[in-house]
Amino acid sequence: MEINSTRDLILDSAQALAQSRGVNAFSYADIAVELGVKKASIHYHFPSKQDLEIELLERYRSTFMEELRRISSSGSGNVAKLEHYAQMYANTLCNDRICLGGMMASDVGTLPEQLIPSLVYFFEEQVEWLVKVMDAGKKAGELNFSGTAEAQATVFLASLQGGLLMANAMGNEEVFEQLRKTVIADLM
Amino acid sequence: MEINSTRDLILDSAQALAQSRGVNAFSYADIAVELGVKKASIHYHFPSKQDLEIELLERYRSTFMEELRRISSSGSGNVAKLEHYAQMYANTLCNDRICLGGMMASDVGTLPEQLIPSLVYFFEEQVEWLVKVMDAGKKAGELNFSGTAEAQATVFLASLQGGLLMANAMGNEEVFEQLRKTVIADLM
DNA sequence: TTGACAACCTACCAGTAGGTAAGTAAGCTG
DNA sequence: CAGCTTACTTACCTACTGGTAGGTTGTCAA
Repeated sequence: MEINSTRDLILDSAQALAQSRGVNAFSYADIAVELGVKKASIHYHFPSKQDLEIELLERYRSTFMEELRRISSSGSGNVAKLEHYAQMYANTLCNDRICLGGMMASDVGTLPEQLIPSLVYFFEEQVEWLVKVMDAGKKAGELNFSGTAEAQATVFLASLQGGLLMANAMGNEEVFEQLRKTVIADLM
Repeated sequence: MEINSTRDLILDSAQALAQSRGVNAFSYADIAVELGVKKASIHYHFPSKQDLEIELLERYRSTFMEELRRISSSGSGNVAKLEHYAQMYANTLCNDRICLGGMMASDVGTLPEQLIPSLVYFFEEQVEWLVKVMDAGKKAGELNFSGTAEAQATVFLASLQGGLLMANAMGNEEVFEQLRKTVIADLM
């Protein structure tokens, strides 16, 4: 189990393609060319594209949650935690990528059924994490918002997802930077 | 030039497919089967798929703006205008569709270059319209927000786009309903 | 040393993608 | 009614899709 096993390299390549072009706009051949292996090798690791898609999301989801746990236990303030969270989204933009969750959400009509619960869970986990931070922030007097934390968390997440989409389409990262600042300022 | 010309029917069918499955997940064959014509007939009206995609967005954009002008001249209050605007997005959900602009934004990496200016313009027009309503609403004392109207308009639009994506993926329209209420309440 | 297995490969397959060439039937126009 | 145009058809093409069968190579434990 080397650190850069072909299996992981396939997932890395597929993820980059999925985040930049979309799940239905890359093929096994694309990955094969990029890694310098044959298509059949990819089928060896991931018999069907559905298998690849499912594992892609699972890995993304667990990596993402790992990072969120790291933020949670960082000891920084709740505003800083939200800023860190938003920064994670911003980081995808410089590679002309958007969030894999958001991309899969847009392609949901063509994805394998077994994948959908994972996708729903992905968004639920995000909201859940944001709710905790927002509730804590409000209690600590760092944040100030009306309505429930869940409603605000959903809006916060949707803003970032939509903001990524728009900024990427417009080829203008500044759009996302402005949105990022606004959406956090609005919670204070 | 009949009202239901084949040309328009092709655009209708393509739009439905593009909004529900994505631009890269439908083919000329899909449209041909749905309309009961042959693939070559579609190539007659739209020689290449790029032609179809470009016209699809242009039609969507102009239809959308027409509706916005109707809202503008409706004489209703600025809060009601925002509610009407958000309702337009909600309406797509019951057909398992999302905004064509949002869908194309997610597929931007695979779209013809000539289409991208139109897509950028689509978002700019939306923001521009929202800015007008928000500025007017603030002046009239109906709305209350900090920061510039442009920043708030961008967040508003991004929220709706991201909200559509999430609600559609989660198969839960209630997610969007909640978001819709929250995002407007936050502006008051 | 041998057998088993992992990780690749070559060589293929059927189906579908977007696209084209050439033909036809109907309607308009001079 | 001849000639042109519009809207469609049949029949085809090449490239590529995801996927499979079976062979080769290297490693490693018994």
